[in-house]
Amino acid sequence: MKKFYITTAIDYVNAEPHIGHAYQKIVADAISRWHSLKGDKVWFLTGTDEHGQKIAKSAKQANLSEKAFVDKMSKKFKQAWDFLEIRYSKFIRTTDREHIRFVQDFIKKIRKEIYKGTYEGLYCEGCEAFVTEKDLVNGECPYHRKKPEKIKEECYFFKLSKYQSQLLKLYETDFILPKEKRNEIKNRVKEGLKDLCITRTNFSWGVPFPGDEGHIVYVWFDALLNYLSGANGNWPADIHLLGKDNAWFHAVIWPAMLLSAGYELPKHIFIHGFLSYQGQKISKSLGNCIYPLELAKRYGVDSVRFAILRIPFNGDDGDISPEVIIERNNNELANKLGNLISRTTTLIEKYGLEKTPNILLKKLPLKQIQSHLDNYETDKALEKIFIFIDICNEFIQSKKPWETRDTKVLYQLADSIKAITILLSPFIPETTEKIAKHFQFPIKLDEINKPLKLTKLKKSEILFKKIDGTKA
RNA sequence: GGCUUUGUAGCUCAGCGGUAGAGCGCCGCUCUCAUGAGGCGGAGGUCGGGAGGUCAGCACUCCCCAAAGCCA
Repeated sequence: MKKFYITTAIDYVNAEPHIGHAYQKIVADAISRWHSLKGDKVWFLTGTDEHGQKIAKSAKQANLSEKAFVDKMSKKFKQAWDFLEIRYSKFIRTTDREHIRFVQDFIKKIRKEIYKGTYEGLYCEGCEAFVTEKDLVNGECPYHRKKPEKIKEECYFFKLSKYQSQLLKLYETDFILPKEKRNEIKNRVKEGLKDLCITRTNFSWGVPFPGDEGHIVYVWFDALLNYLSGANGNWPADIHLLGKDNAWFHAVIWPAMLLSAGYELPKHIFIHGFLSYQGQKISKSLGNCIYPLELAKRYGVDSVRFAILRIPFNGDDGDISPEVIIERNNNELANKLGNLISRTTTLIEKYGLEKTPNILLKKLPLKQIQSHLDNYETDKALEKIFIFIDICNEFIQSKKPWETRDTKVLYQLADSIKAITILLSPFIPETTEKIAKHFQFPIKLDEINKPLKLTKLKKSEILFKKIDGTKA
């Protein structure tokens, strides 16, 4: 059995989960479900990143202890993902005891490549990262509209610089996806790498540095290790999904850490764009967050998932809006798929069905769809599936089974609906489960090639309600 | 200033050497098994601009313009 280990970014819990967080989780979930469908042994890791100065401050503002604050926030993320049917294998928290111990053990392991020094520079709390003068606009961090702090302190450095040539070699492979992103990283690494300061001393909410407990491990160093500490024996990861703001940490620092400790490298990292909402950037600091729970409650989990998975998943930014969700829901889920099932089941209830070779199914480009899914192209896979749904609607239209009462035609439609349902199950798990139950087939990939065993069928309930866009 | 990416129908995007494609929207026709769904047909683009090589370019080369990102 092939294994497939996929991770998402773990989200920083100093604000509520917004639709941008959900974007990546939904894609990860669909990919993960696809691999399960294929029969792979899947390990899907997601979770929350809970240490650092910013969290400590947010906790203080909320008048809570750090622990109480992160417990509360982490729960919100978990609940949101549960509601969205994100079927993760493990939800990791960087405050988990096992994770903390892992981080400390990891540091001990690479201790020979860590040395004590002095750091002098600017630190942006918003980024939880050191910045240079050149990053600033009017003396402020352009992302957080804040003046970075001047810092001069003793800290521990990781010998990142040592890994330059190994990293450059790595970038010649398809480690970084999509490939358009490779040059950016490559050029930056070519310019030289500085050793990385991996501890801080001006706050205490984090993992104590083993052997010098006054130092706290840098949040990023801590957070990246979740992929290992939560791997449950599945390392190396097949794919890390991450937003473009995290590219540097995953493309440079993370593999260097792994090389240092002698671990295998992940097979790929996939850098995706941001999801905007109605053309507007979503940002905690701009206060225009769209909460996935609200969207899903309003429009339905499957409809939201579907609309998001219809967005091209590549390095570019995507956009979502109620209009897009409604359009996709009404046009594709309700009018095309829902209606096809509705008209087919009604006819079968009336006239029955008779087993026959499914010629219609030959028009389903299964190989192409599989290859799209293997390459994280959820949008293209969906497009191909929906072209086939159109073909089914054309088929029923031209064969006119309501006149001919041709039960073989009806069988082919039912059997094709089985294939469609199985292929759509990673995308819209809730509804496909209902369909499978109604038609009585198991959701497994190889069922596509097994003829549907069914002799009678009742009219199906309405699977996708239309959403009135004028009220949205 | 350097590097990368993007610019194709109203919108979202596909095509990437042989004289423009899809979905949605819009207009018309049609059916009734079906969620006023479906089916058929139509209007709509000098493929950001210019130049160059090619028998032939939206696709290749160069320059310019615009947008996004990375770096200095």
